[in-house]
Order: sequence, then C-alpha cells, then structure tokens
Amino acid sequence: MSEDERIINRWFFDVCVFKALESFRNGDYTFFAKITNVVESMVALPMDGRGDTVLKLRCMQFLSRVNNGDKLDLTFEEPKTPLESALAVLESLCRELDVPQREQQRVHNAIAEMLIVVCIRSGEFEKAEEILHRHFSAAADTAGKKKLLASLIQRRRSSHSVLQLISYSDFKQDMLEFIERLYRVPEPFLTQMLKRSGHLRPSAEPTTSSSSSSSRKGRSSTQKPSAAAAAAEHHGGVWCVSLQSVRQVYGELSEECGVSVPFSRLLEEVELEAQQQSQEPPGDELNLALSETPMEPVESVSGREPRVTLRRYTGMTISRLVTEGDSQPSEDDSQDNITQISGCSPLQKSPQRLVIRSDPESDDLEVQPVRRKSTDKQCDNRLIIRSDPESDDLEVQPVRRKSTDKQCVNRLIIRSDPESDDLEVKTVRQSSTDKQCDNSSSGESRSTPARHSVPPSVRRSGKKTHNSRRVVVSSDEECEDPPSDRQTAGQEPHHSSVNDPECVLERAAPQSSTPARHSRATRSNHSESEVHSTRPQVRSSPADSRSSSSGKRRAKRARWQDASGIQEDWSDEESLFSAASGPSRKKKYTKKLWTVQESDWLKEGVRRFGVGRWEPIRSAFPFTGRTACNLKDRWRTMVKLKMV
DNA sequence: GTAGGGCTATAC
DNA sequence: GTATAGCCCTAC
Repeated sequence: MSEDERIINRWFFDVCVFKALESFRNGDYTFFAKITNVVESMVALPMDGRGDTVLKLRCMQFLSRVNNGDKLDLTFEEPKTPLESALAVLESLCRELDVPQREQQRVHNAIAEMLIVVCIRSGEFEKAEEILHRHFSAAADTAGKKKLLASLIQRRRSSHSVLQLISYSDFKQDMLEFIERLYRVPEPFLTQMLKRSGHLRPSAEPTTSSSSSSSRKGRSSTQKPSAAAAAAEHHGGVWCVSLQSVRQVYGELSEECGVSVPFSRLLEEVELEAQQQSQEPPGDELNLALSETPMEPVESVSGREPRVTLRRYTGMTISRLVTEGDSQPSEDDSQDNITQISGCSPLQKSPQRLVIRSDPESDDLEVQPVRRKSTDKQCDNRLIIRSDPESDDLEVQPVRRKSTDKQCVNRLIIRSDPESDDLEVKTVRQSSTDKQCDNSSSGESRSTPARHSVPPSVRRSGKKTHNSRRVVVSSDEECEDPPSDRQTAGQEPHHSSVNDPECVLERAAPQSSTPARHSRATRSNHSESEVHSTRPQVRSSPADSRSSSSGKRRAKRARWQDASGIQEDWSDEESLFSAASGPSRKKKYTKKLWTVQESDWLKEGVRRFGVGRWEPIRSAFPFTGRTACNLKDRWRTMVKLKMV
C-alpha cells in the first residue's frame, strides 16, 4: 500500500473531523451532517495510523447522534433512537477515556432528560415514562425535575412552559463541550500548512453549504485571517494558496509531523500515473471497479473476480481507475487527466478511491477519495485537491455526485484564487434539479444489491406501525422523494443520497453512525427498507413488526438494556418469567444485523491484522456493541457466504 | 483472547 | 418445517 495514500487520507480525515466539530460548535448542523458523511465514508480508506483516529470517530459518532437526537423516527442502531445510541456511544467513550464518574452521570442524565423531553414533545408518553424510570437519576438534585416530567407524562401533556425552556440547541452545545473537555481535536496538518504558508485568508463573503461554486469570484478578503477563516470554513468560505506555497510549507511541516514523503514525490507519481493512464485502456479500470463490487450479488459471491483486481485493491497500489463516472464529463473534471490511487478495501461494496488528477495544461492536482457505483445513478464522495488550470490553485473538495438527472454535489473546497492568491474553503452543493438528491429508486435496488450508503443516510424507524421504512438520505438534507423503493430483508437496496457517498443496502440490517430514517407518513404501506451509509442498509425489524404485547415488551427491554448497558430490573411478569428461566443460556437476545460498513471495517481489519486477531480489529475500528467474538462470528458468516 | 459447536430468532 | 445469520457457551 502506498504510504502517501495513507498519509493523505489521514490529512483529509483530520481536516474533515476538525471542520465537523467546528461547524457543530458554530451551530451549523447542516454542514456538520454533510461533513460527517464525508468522514464516515473515509473510514474504510487506508489511513496513516494515529492513535486518536478511532477516538475522533467516536466523538463524531456521539455528536452525530446528538445532532439527530430530536428526531425520534431516526435510528443509528436499530431499534434505538438517536439519543439511545448516544448513550451507548457515551459508554464507549467513557470506557476508552478516563471520564470522571460524576461527569459520566451528568452527561448520561442530560441525554436521558433530553430524550424524555423529546418524547413528551412528540407525544410518545409511554416511551418517555420508560426512559424516565430506567435512565433518569433519582438523585436529590434531579428529583424535582423528575417529578415534573413524570407529571407531564401522566397528564399526557406535550406542551408546558418548562418544556419550552429546554433548548435542544443548548443541549447540543453542552454535549459538544463535554466532548471537547474529553478530547480537544488538534488543528489538522493541512490547516497548519495553509496557515504557515501565510496565505490563509478568509473570505468576507461566506457562502452557505448550498451555495454555488460560482461564488468563488465573488468573495472578498477583508476579514481577519484567523477568525474570519473559521467563519469562512464554517460557512463554506474559501481559502486559497498557491501550489508553490504549499510545497514550501509542506517541507517545513513534513518533518515535524512525521511525514517522510517529499512533496515532489507526490507530484512525480501524479505525472507517472498520468503517463501510464494514457497507455492503458480505461476498460480495465472499469472492470476493476465493477468486479470488486460485492453489491453485485453474482460477482460478490462468486469469488471469481480477477486476481489482478483483488491484488490492486488489497495492495492499495497506485492505479488509475477510469470508471464510467470519471469518464463522464463534469464541470470539474471533464478536461482533466485523472490519476487515481486506489483506496478501497478489496471487498468493499463499491469502489472507493483516492484520485489524484493532473491537468497537463494547468499543473493541477486533484485528490479524490471516491466511492462510486457504476449504475446510471451514481453517487460520488470525493475529496479533491486540485489546482485550477487557470490559476494554479489548490482545491480540496469533498464531493458527492450522482450522475443522473438528479445530481447532488457537495464540496468542500480549499483553493487559491489565481487573481487574489487567497485561500478559500467553501462547501458547495449543487443539484441539477430542484430535488437535491434522490435516495430511493426501486429499479436500482435490484441492479445494485449492496451499495454503500452514506453515514448520514438515515433510517427512520417505524416504531409505531412498524411496517415500512423509507430510507432517506441525509439527516439534514433529506430528500422527500416518495418511498418508491421498497425492500425487504434480503433484497438489495438502492439508494443514494446527497450526503451519502454511497448508498449501500445490505441484506442484513445494520447499525449506522448515521441514522436511518423511515418515513412515518409512508411506513405503514411499505415493506421495510434500509439504507446503509457509512453504515446503512436494509433490514427488517422483527421486533417492530411483532404485535404481541409480550414481544414488544421484550424488544423494549432489550432496547433499553442495550442503551444503558446495564441489566434492568423488571418488576412485571416478564422479568419474573425471565428470572424463573434460570441463569443459564440467555433465551432471548436481539439480533443485530451487520451493516455494510461494519463488514467493510472487518474486512479491512482482517487485511491489516490477519484472521483471528479479533480484539485488535475491534479496537482499531469504531465498532459499537460488537465484541471480538461477534467479529469472529461475522467473519465466519462472511466466509461462509463467500463474501471474503 | 480465540475457536468451534450449539442455540435462538427470523424469514420464507 | 427449513434455512440461516447472529448470539451464547465452553474449552483451550
């Protein structure tokens, strides 16, 4: 595997995490959701090892759940609500970090309280009561609050002056402060590099995440560099830096940051790859991309992929991958030569690549982690570093694109403007139609069985009717497309979302760091479907569909036990029955289906550590609720299914 | 911590 | 009833 690739991936990863936290801090939750998608999509990429990578992911998981915690119909981990998932992640954080017991309890109570409030506001009184009893501390300082909430629940009052005083935004910021007290994410290398170059200047004309890239010329540079830069980044502003400056500062910082690869080497490889590309037929690359896509059932299960394909991906060697999507002209890349560094795990459902492209006429560079599916509806997630042909600038663009009549493009651009030599950081979202993204397409589900969904792909749980789920794309940019795609477990999904680098549906249901959203309006009429984002997928939720009250109670109990991590004291007949059953083998358990992303992590982990090294693998990836034994079992299943 | 067999829950 | 993914238990 290319060392350069790992390093570059980590750079982008660090930048994205940093920007995500910054956007959360600034209250730009839409941008946070977008960049969270990008971060999640990068997890499967080979990355230069840094001890805090998993920790950063854990923080992102926590905040992502908190960010969506007021949406009861979203789930990150079936059947938990986002805040229940947040409680689970909180436990993981507390295990991994030395969190004072008192702080743990405070945050736990804050989450539980907010969950109760959200339930009450939504009229979910039963759930609110359950949470109140199970999670709300009986400490003296919260006794009054508990009594009040209990009263509201009892009287079925979803509105009260006290409830209005509770701000979810404040809660989000409180949770962010908690995270930042635990772990202060250091300024990323790329940002340092830009600052040290002396060219990091903020734009005075912040653009919104949905603004067009055409605004690049309209920005001004009157703001103060530091503060303005933060604002600009946050709102999609723009930074600019010249390639020469980056080279200079790269040299300065590479040693300090432990980067052994000279800048010139990157450029040399780009040129070399560009030359090789011109000598190799693009068809080979396309074949590679398709053949290694387990989303295609026949190919994924057959194990007949050309060996060269596996070797190229597993070895993470530099290769030029020219796919349909790449060959399709776009405003960004239609005229560029493209050099791509393969960055996806061999068995990833859809190609994920890091692309470095160079324009012979402009000395441009683009680096694109790209996840793409080769269907007529494509979703791309890209991080691009490019030098503009006309300006010799650098751009960093997380881009999600769907090359259909409904295109969605999200970009984070760091560029240097040829005319101003400024630094720009901006997010751009483009849609060829009014609809930002089409997440559902029934036709695709069959043609592309397993697709990577994106982190923010959301699953909306049908907790009331339990009959159907519509998978929508992103938490903040949900597409309200009709639930045309219906899926049952075992069927392939098909979804794409604006934010999702990729939409993957896995037959097994999954748990996602990004929520899955099910449309309440339609769920009663459709079969369950699920998208998989960085952890998305399709799954049926057995517990939800059960109608017996005892079954529901069992499911609920399991849910709360999962959320709290503790054994609940059940006082009803259920608990008595369970107690009578004896301490032997647990009779009931909740099956937690594996997401595409989790499977990808597992594959990547086995590739890195080898089969049997389940504990190191578990530690190396942000698995939640998975034991080493679970990983072992899952691997056994995957081998059985010839998925590996 | 890991491997392997058996059990359970679920879909069909 | 059968098949099977995922979980549990036990031995090492």
